[in-house]
Amino acid sequence: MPNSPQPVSRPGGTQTPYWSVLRLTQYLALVKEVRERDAKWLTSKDIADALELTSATVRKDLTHVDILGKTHWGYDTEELEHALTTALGADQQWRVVVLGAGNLGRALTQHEEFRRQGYNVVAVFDSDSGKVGSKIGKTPVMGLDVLDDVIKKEQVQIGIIAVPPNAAQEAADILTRCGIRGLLNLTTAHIVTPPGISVVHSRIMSSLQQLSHDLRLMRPST
Amino acid sequence: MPNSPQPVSRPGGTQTPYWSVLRLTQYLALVKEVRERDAKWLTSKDIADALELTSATVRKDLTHVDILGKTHWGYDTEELEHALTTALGADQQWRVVVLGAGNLGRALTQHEEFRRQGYNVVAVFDSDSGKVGSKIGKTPVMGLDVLDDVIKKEQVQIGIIAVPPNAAQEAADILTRCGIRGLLNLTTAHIVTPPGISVVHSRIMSSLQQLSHDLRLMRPST
DNA sequence: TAGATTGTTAATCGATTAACAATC
DNA sequence: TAGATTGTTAATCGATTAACAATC
Repeated sequence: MPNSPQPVSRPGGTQTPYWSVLRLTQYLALVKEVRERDAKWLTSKDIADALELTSATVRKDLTHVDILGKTHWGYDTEELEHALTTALGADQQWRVVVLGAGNLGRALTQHEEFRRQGYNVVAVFDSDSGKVGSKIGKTPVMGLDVLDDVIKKEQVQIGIIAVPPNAAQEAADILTRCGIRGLLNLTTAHIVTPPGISVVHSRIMSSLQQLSHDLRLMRPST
Repeated sequence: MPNSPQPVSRPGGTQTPYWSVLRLTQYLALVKEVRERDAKWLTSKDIADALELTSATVRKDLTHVDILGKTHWGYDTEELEHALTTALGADQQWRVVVLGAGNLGRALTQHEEFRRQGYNVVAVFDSDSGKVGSKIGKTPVMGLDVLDDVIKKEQVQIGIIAVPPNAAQEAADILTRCGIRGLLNLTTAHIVTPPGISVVHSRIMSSLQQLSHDLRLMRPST
């Protein structure tokens, strides 16, 4: 669910299935949480019960991660957190640009959680010259004319697309031309990219529509 | 993917598979877009090509929707938009509350797209009494003590969870106690609900981690 | 030790896709 | 008409789960 969760185009080499990667992110959130409560061990069944999965699914997913469980004990939570963090690339700092200084773009730019986890928004870009030059928190809003420079100079690896839907494909084109190979699409639009570019879709509007679809099927009062 | 897309617990009666519903939302976004360009017909192949699917998948998905295609022509775009809108419950107004007046909660509350599509945030709730009484745009921030009243009085159907992860489950519990049966979870935490409650997860942090997972696997310069 | 848990194989399940008769 | 496209069935594919030997 991706909202996404969601469908992703991943470059050829990838072994770990899409669903497994999605669940690894949940395992990481869980292990962080239980470690705050000083839990030292976590079995595949513990994880499965917490996330409404089967223990077989958890164990299979963890074969994609550099961790070995211990009979009778399960997984050492410290090791597990480290292994998951590494597998997800969350053990390094990432530099991110946001395209679109609307409400969503501004919110993500200021979202503390991102920075805490190592995803640093270095700049926001907008085509509205009235916004260019201003700041969102400490992050500058810039014009698209300097996008290429900033990406190259700051070695930005990830682009977040938070523009209106009809501008999404163009935003993706610009970013890929600048050498970005990881895109997070927050718009309802589908975007197409050349091979070797990873795109993850996270569409909140789509999620709301999924919800209203489900609600519609429910009996009015049951 | 969804964020993702993502895994959902749906009440028993539902026929349409999760992935199909997710794709229906994409079809709707697409048909709206092409209708702006005055396209009158859309074949399953047109849709498939635009969204990187096969035409068989599209036709099968559309069997869940009240629409009939026409040999040689495909689907009437006006009818298709109407049928998809109805299937997704997007033909009515929905009332929504947001829990958590942080950056994300504030952004969603102001997100014009939501209101345009019929999802109306009637109030934001926060446990921080410093925020209670203020407004986000035109939407009031209220204390959790009046949540139940507001939900009942305004007949709110959907709750958006935008609190810190460690408060997510509690937020879900409160909302379900108030009679809400559709939850959109924006936190990294997993939340568990009783049967008959529909939960959709849209986890942007998770999507970023999926991206960094993929990027990690790429050759540094290829 | 006995019993619990792992890692992995094989079986099951469900979703995607190919194929095609019916249609216009 | 010929050919393109639908709706649907059957085949394929891939992901989940059950089962179990190995382990401690």
